[in-house]
Amino acid sequence: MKQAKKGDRSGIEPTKSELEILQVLWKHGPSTVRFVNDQLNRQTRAVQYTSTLKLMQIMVDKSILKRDESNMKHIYSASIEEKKMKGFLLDRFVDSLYDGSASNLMMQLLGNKKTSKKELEAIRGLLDKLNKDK
Amino acid sequence: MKQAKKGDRSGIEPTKSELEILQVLWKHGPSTVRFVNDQLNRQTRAVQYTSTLKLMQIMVDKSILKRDESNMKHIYSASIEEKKMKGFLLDRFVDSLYDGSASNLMMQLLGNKKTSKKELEAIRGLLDKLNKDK
DNA sequence: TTAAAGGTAGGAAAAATTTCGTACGAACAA
DNA sequence: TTGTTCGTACGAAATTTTTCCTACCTTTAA
Repeated sequence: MKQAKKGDRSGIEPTKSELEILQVLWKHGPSTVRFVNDQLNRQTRAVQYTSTLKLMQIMVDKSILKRDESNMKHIYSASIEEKKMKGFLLDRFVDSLYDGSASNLMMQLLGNKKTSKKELEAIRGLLDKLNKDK
Repeated sequence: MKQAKKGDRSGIEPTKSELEILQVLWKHGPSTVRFVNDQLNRQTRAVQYTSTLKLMQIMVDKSILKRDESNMKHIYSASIEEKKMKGFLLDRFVDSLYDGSASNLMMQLLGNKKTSKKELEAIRGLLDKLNKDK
């Protein structure tokens, strides 16, 4: 079992597929299954409507999503704030891969082809701004 | 199926449990199953010896690990460099969660309780050093 | 009014991951 | 020698995650 107790539905971390669905909802706001499924097929991968439906129903069950059933077309929305969830995932990522050290992660990031000069400038800007505040 | 072709064992990304094993091997170098299992039980979670064995055998099969069978006690080692693998995982993490933008990730990191002032100084130092080089 | 289109519910199967029991061989101490 | 300890191999079960089939309801166009 993954969670502490059978009934404990809190602190659930999304699976990879669940995260894909969350991304759509975070980006576009409350949506129907049809819309989410279209986005997934467009942006990510081929997937059947009922597969997406089922997954989203499961996510409601796990309290990862909320559902407005007042209309026939149910409207789903993320029940967890984007920032909060991503922060949590980032924490775990840093903890597990970089020994909890953000600067370790940075070093990896800086030695990364994908991190452009422009990105580095932006990061420097962030640090400057932060320094003024503190 | 996750990979492109049946026989394609390259570009495999480790599962969560597999990553735990990799961490031990990266940290301590080539090791026996016994040693890895002990580390996992000490540092991570309770797990049976044969479970760890099985997992590591599977990982050899997937070419994630290499195995020296010249002695009775097989010696396992990571077949992928720590930096390379972590860089890959970081890329995917940034791509999927932060739209590929390292500075987006930084913003999250900076607004994070866990990122201490000391960490921030270290990061600034890294940036300074990098600026001089370029 | 009827057929077609589009919606939900739910079960079950498929796939992927993780765990462990059992068998059996080698090393070693008594 | 003999039994205990420690190793690998292998199959299979348990769990988790993902996918899809079928049933059935509602809406809408003909």
